[in-house]
Amino acid sequence: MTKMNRETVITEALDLLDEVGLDGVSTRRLAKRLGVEQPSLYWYFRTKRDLLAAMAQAAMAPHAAEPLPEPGEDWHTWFLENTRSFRRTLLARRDGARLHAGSRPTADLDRIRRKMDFLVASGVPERPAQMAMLASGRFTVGCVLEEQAETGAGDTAELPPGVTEIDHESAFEAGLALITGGLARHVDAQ
Amino acid sequence: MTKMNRETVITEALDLLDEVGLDGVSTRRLAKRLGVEQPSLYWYFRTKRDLLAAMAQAAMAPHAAEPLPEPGEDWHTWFLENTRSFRRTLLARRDGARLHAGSRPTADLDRIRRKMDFLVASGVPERPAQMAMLASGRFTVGCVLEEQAETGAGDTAELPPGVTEIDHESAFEAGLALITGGLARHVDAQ
DNA sequence: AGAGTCATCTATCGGCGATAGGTTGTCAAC
DNA sequence: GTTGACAACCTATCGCCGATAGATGACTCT
Repeated sequence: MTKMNRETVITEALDLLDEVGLDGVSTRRLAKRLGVEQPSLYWYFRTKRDLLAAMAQAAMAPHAAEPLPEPGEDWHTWFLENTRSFRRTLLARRDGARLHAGSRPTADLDRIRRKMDFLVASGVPERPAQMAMLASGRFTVGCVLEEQAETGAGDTAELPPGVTEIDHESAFEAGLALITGGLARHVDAQ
Repeated sequence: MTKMNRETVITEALDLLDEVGLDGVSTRRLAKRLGVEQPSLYWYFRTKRDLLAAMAQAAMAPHAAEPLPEPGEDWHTWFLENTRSFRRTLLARRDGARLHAGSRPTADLDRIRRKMDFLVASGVPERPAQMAMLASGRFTVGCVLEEQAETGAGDTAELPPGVTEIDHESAFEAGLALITGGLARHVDAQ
């Protein structure tokens, strides 16, 4: 580790996150991993919050790198796939949802604008489209937050008889289907 | 503060939460507020996590005290009102959503069962009903998490032109309408 | 009076985020 | 080739945190 820069710190921090979880990520542990003393990190980040924000943004890279929708595409399948990509990206990192939810937006507004434009061009009214994008995002964060929540020790949570266990994947898919179904109402009504 | 018990600790802890936020709630501050030394709290709670879990459960009391749906009620309006009650309860406490999301379930399974039975009796198929309950809950947590997120210092987040600011209330209502709308599809199709 | 327990205390541990200020290496200007 | 500036670290330390160990006083039961 001869060289160190903002980027390598973030990369190593994300690897540390995967190993020890969000609560385990401390500036000291990260420094040790980088072969450096703890205060040195403050050369690159003003506060730990800033570091976490940078980590959150970097963790979102896979989703941000996804291609924007093409004009001819079916908005319905695109919307589903876009939300799934968001979920996959959150799931890719340990405590990914908490990391994401705990940091300020840093939203790429231009990308969002382009996605909105695509939906509108596909016949979805502007406001419902906007609301559905917001809703699916928040629903997804809620889902992954639950999915990644630590089950403290022996916690298999006895289910009552007659309530079948629901796996996270299908719960997400079902909820997403409800939202897109609700959105389709607006577009079917022209 | 002559007497102290688990209940008064929780009550005072929730008041402290409202004053200083979740990150500001420390066992020392809480102890000072109770006129007691910090380690004394460990007589009532094995860990701070346990304390937070008890706080989360207590904070949910208003929603848990809401009457169960009556057999004749309209499922649609009940579903909306139930989700709104959940949101209101999360919003009632500072960082209510983070507190809720950060603690293990403690769900009253009997109450959930009764709500499910009501929906099924109203003509909603079991599985969509189950999924909609889950989805609306997670969507709501996601919404309130965002709504209660601290806007660090000067953070008015410049909006791009043409994108009208969306207030939290109507974003929530619109998303909820999408979910219930999607659910209604299943019931209209008998 | 003595034993036992409840509820609280004092003292202390290791770990945390953050700050102040010193040290070293590199490189350009003179 | 010395000088000075700046970048990129360092050491030392602060005040706070959650948690544990073990002592202490009050109250009750026998």
